[in-house]
Amino acid sequence: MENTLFIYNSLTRKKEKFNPITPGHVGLYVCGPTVYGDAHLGHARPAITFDLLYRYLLHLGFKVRYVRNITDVGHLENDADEGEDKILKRARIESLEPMEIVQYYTNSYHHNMRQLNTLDPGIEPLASGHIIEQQLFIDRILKSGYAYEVNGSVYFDVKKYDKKYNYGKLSGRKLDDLISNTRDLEGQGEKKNPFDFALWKKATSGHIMHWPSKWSEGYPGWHLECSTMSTKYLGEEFDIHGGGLDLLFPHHECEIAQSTAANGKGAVHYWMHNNMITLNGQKMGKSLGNAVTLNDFFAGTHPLLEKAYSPMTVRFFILQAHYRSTLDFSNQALQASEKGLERLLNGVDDIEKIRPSGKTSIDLTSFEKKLYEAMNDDMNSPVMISHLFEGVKTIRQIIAGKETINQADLERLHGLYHAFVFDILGLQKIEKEGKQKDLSSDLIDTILNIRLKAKENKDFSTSDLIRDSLNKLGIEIKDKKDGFEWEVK
RNA sequence: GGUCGGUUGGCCGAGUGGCUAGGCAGCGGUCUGCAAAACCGCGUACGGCGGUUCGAAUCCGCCACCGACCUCCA
Repeated sequence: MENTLFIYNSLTRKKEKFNPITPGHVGLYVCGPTVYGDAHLGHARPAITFDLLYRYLLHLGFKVRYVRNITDVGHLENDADEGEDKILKRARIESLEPMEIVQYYTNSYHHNMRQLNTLDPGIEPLASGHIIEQQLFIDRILKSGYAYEVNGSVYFDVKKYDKKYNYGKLSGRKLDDLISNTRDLEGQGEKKNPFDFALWKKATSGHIMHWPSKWSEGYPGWHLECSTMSTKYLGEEFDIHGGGLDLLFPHHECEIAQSTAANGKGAVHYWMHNNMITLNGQKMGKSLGNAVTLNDFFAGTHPLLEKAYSPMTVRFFILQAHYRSTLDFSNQALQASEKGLERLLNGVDDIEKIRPSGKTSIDLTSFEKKLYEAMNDDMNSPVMISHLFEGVKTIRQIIAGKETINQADLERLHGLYHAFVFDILGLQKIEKEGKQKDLSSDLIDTILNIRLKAKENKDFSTSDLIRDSLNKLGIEIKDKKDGFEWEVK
């Protein structure tokens, strides 16, 4: 199939036809989590959004190098020279080594992401594992003249950069506006300008996570790891960079500035940003204190949750909205997704029930075209899903004999559903393992309750039949005064 | 305050100058011993006020409200 994938590029604010730098190959970089707490619903959104992209690119036949970082260097809680870093703070609260915190929450993140059936990135680099590369990157920026050293720290000279390049081209900001709007923050003394950002920061005495450098014992700046690691693994120019919309400014703006200062050009061809999950119309965020963790969702252990929601329900819920729209969380919406998902998956199962006939009365070519058109239009998963639902209706009509399909087309239909539902949307059949475990014992209880009823009615032939039948299956029944007990021998 | 975005039926959520998005819930019917499932049918929604147009929810203007970013955040 001809590739006509269009992607909305945050940089140009337009949908653009996707043309990779190297035909057939895609370099994809996505901003991963800072591992200082359990992943919440907000983390699931970019993970699933870019998993969908990854899966779709693979489906289209691209060879994709997918890189997603883990931020394990603690960054300060605010843009002041003072302040504690998040990982350090967490380590202090839990009385653990910073690296124990990092390891614990990295494992937890991986576990949650696998529950959501996201494919693992090909490379998952750690910021702490690329300190030398980050220092070399700073050297290049210093050499080009867009950074300056003060007291062992190195800062990016935004004003100087803006004179030659345009600082703010991604976020649509103008430096003049930034100057007048920058808040007064403590400890900005070292910087030439308040909007300058750190490339290397000298560690204060209480700061445990630090590394030697020619400037000072310190640690890399907040935005540097992504520029450095994307360059290392994907090159000075690569195709797609993704992340949450909240990272657009300043994080991604600074990445562009760093790359441009170091290499004379912005590294990224297509910037993609997923929108936020909202709760009662407000962004769900760790710092806002309204984030519901994924573990809470899967276990149903949060006051806001009426029940537990399976990872697939959460995944489907997210895929039913377009990634650039905000998505409002509510129990009602989750439950609608849960039922919708069941309906869709039942529909896929029902394909097996179809008996082919000699002729095909439905338009499979048009169906297939609609699916690809929706995905090619900036990954419009909700529209694609709506077509799949329409298709389920058609499947039922074939089973009911109102439409017909021949053997070859049945295989095609089967193939389309498997490709789009399982390979591209990444949905899985709902695991009923937990239910099944309890099912057999519940079944025996049910049968024995029927036997009790029969005994009450003095229908002893039925009650004996039940007892003898169960005995044959190795189940011993012990009648009690007020009921029964049973045991598997 | 600056920049950007949004406001769609009971809920969620697409879309877009004229042609049924879809899901969930609801209502009526078929089926059924009852129920469930399945199937058929139903709602005529696009924040307000103007304007452009043969025709606007869709384009333009104004207003209202909500949100995001401007500080770490997915």
